[in-house]
Amino acid sequence: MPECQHFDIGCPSRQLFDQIADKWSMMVLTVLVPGPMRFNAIKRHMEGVTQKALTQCLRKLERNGLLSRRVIPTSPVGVEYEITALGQSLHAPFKALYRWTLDNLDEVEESRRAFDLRAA
Amino acid sequence: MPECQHFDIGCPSRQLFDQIADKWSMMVLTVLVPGPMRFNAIKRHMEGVTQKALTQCLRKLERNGLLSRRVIPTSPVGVEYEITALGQSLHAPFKALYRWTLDNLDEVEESRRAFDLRAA
DNA sequence: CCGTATCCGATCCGATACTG
DNA sequence: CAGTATCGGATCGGATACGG
Repeated sequence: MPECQHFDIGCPSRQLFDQIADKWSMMVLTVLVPGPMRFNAIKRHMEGVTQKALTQCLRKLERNGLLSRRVIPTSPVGVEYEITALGQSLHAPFKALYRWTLDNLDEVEESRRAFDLRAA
Repeated sequence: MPECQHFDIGCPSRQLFDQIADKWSMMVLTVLVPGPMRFNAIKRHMEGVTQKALTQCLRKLERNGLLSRRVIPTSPVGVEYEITALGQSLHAPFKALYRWTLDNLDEVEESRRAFDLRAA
């Protein structure tokens, strides 16, 4: 990866990173890996997310092509979200990052305590 | 990774992901991989970042233990930032994500165009 | 050179209410 | 069930000014 040692404005990471690398998006994609799921089911898997936040997140992911949305014409209507191949391909990098947070949270928290102590 | 299929509030990723996975943090860490660097040098490598944003980002990274800060007692003072071992360990997952953005930006942009057309 | 302090508009975000 | 609409508070982010 020799490109972009200097991060100029046009760098792809500048246009994508913010969009894909947020907490809710990572959770949604992870939850959808085993199979399609309906709105409220997804919501139940993500403790603390509001309906608004989840809706916005799903829209963004759909727009970026990471998942697809399918309306089931029942009454009341159901909506099923399914991860796309593109979304699947993002899952591996996400898993690595998730793994990192699990492995290093303790050390990070230790650093934070030390830093806050110095500052006080 | 069988843990956390249901993302409860206490999940480590919830406490860390937002902190580490933002655009500026990724750029700073990447820039610092080859070696320590001074404030304005870092700034020059990240087109469009403001002094305030960079300062905040560096503080956060320092607090989380991903880099260290060293004051050089000259006049005027210099400050050198160096990536820590912990920061280095985060670089691999970041690189994977960065690679993904390079490989898939085109497809994402295509999806966005299609989505926006449908919406219009 | 490397910050901190302040102001201020833009934006996010949760809570709430309402609809097909 | 799965949204949309709206509102007010909190937060962000840039611009600017100033200090060690």
